[in-house]
Amino acid sequence: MAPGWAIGTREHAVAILVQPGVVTVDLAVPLQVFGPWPRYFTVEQPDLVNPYAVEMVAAEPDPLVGGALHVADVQPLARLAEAATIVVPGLHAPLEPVNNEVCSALAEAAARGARIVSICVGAFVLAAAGVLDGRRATTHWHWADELRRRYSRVDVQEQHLFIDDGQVLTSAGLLAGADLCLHVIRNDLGDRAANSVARFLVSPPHRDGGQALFIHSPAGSNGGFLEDTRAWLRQTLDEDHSLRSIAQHARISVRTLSRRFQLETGETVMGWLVRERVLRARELLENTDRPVAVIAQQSGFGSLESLRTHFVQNVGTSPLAYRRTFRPPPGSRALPRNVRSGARA
DNA sequence: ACAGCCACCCGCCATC
DNA sequence: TTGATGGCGGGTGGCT
Repeated sequence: MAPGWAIGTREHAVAILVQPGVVTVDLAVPLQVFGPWPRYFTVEQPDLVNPYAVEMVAAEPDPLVGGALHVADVQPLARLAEAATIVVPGLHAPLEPVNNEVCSALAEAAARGARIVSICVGAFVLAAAGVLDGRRATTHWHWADELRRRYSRVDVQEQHLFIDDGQVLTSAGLLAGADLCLHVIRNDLGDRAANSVARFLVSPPHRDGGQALFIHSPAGSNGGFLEDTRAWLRQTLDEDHSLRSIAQHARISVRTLSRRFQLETGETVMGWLVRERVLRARELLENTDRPVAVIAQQSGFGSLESLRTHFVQNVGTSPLAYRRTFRPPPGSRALPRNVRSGARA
């Protein structure tokens, strides 16, 4: 069965939860990304219709955002029950007790299968509602230890920019929320749509390295000691790579490679490589008509089976199903088929 | 679907 | 003394 948040209808209801003391950028980012798209937003796919219908939802009628902003036109909390996706921005005082009504509404939404997305310290709200119990989650690095201390049932992994745990997605500090929102669009609407939106946000479609970069590196540092090695790997994704050959390229031992790679990216070497290969396969599936077997080879997977396995793990669907969704036949409009027809993905 | 093999990951420890 | 490096080996998971 398709998950409850699958893009299945023209209108995919997104509710953004506004609470007193909400962090303005955490609120602004999802409003900009999911809200009405200016015509130039999707210049590469002019026929792509924004399937998201966004509204702000609050427990209080007129929640104050901060000293300078005041949010109007908010809907009552009960609207969360209608939302396919709920976005929870962070609050300036994340350790304050969370409104009980908000907790109950979020718990109910999670139970009925709504997709729930938190930005920055919005993870504290999800944790208070029990939504993160038994799940992997991230939050702003400054608050990660506190989240871990308060909610022992949450597997806090602050080295990541965002974590997609299926139904529940969490992002690291502030602007990492943009990375997560773009990731959601990529999953819902495909690579081209996400890249198109990213280009007009003047944001990289995919930032390399996790929050680890910002925790461990001094401000202004580059992408790390192994940046050249990662660039080389990206250029040679279709070739065979082993830890030994990569370590030789970086002129360090295998052990040091593993350690430094983890430190710089928050990922294991081969985990990173597989993710990059899946990204390449997605691009090729969307933008070419090459057979999947050829794409498997060109993205560096040893076999069709290997591509399939990793593709399903990373994207949640098979390569062929992905192509059917995001590469409509020539002559048809560029809107993903499942969005047009109302069929569940 | 299953089994054997092997590469990878990571904790531990010695060395520089 | 501290931090970075690299070797070793057990456990695990992916590939064939």
